[in-house]
Amino acid sequence: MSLVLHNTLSGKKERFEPLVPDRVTMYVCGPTVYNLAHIGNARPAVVFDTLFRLLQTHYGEVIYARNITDIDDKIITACAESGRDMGDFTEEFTRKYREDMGALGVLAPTIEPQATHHITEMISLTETLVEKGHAYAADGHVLFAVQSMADYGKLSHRSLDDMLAGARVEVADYKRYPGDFVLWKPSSDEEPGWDSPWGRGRPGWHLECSAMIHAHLGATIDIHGGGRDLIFPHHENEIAQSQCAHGGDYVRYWMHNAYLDIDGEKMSKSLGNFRMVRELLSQFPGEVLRFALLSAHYRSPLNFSAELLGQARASLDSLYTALREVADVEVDDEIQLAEEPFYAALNDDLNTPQAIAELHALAKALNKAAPVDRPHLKARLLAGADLLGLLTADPEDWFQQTASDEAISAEDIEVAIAERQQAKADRDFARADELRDYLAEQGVILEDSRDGTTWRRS
RNA sequence: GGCUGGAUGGCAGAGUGGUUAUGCAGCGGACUGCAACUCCGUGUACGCCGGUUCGAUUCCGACUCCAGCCUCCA
Repeated sequence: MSLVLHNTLSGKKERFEPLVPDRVTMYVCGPTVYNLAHIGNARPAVVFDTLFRLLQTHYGEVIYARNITDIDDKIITACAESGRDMGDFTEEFTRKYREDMGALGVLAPTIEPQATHHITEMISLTETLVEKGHAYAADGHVLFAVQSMADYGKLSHRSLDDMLAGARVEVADYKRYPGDFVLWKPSSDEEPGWDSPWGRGRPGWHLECSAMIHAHLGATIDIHGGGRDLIFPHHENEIAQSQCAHGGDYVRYWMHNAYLDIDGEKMSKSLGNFRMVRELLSQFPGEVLRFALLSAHYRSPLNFSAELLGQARASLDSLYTALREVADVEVDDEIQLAEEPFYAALNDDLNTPQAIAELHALAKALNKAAPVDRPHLKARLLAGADLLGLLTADPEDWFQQTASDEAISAEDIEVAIAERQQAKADRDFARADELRDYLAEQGVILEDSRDGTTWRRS
């Protein structure tokens, strides 16, 4: 089955073919480590993690790089406010980012290059651009001359004239042309910096990704992903740097995820509605957050709300219920991915909502299945869920987990259930109902079956 | 102003030139000591106005509204 991906460059879905057979290179813009990750940061991580999983079913070798930007003016500012050592500061947020993404079921990328480990490559890339006449030094800065590149703007589908028409920022006087952007900038004595041919300074943001991609993945990579907002200027400028320095195509497929809103509004500082992953994880299992993020197509805006999370949890509950009923069934591993509807959905530009719908169809089939059909249906459901990074928990654990410290303990629940069993045996249904109601108040739902009573937290 | 992309049932959210998306919520029923789970049934949604067509939510055009980007924000 062939994979189709939407390419921002053409604005269309295209059949994906890697440059080198059976080997894929993918790079996604990772975090700038000056703060905790918010749920918007998590969207590209989860989306491209899902793509990573899908690519691995197609190709023998998938090299996925996601960078850590650990030198940046936002970091310098935030770190100065905290009065901490910058290395400690960025290391802490790097670690927390990895923890948070891990809780969302995001696999570790193949490579996680850090910007500060690639300063040498950034300087040499800048030198190459100066030598080739695409960049110039001015006033301690080195700037990329966008007019030196014929097709600058091809990713964002803009001409230089279009960009200048809307310019609303004052142009620094060291720029030859208003659209030129910084490759290297000077650092004051208090600011972190590295020695370079243009004096002590630090890299511009766009330069980092170009240099790290070239260092780890080569001059041309297959897929480059990130949020929509990065199309311009970040990715446009990466193209300019890399293409002018190394020639050829920089990236063959550009992919961009849409933003998410919070309760129908843009997530912004002024509204104070930033939702941190870490805070959400204290209230919801990571899988619920992941499910919510995948419940919309990655190129569509997603409205993130309490209601969405409630629906995500309820949907996951229904899938886990189906699995719990077949907990003892051995899976039959003979899966033909190519024939699976969920696989077709994912191969169509990562249509995760459709894939989730197919999971529900499998769960329903499993609920109704004759015993002889269960091993295969269970295997199919798990295979689909695995591609989405879902249904990773033991079903029984899933229903018994709780994030709250005050919640009734599993031991106490078992005691109450045992007492209720006795009451039922004595046909004292009033007492049995009393115990059911008591547990319900504690957020525990009982489910009687032939094999006894199971429970779950609501 | 320029460039993108959107507008689908109570909510979330796929998709399609004429047949059920799916999930959550709701309603009716079966099952159950009562429940829960599950199963069965149930909702004539596709922004507005034109056009093409035997037929458009689905193609074309205008309009209205919304979002993102326009120099470092996922």
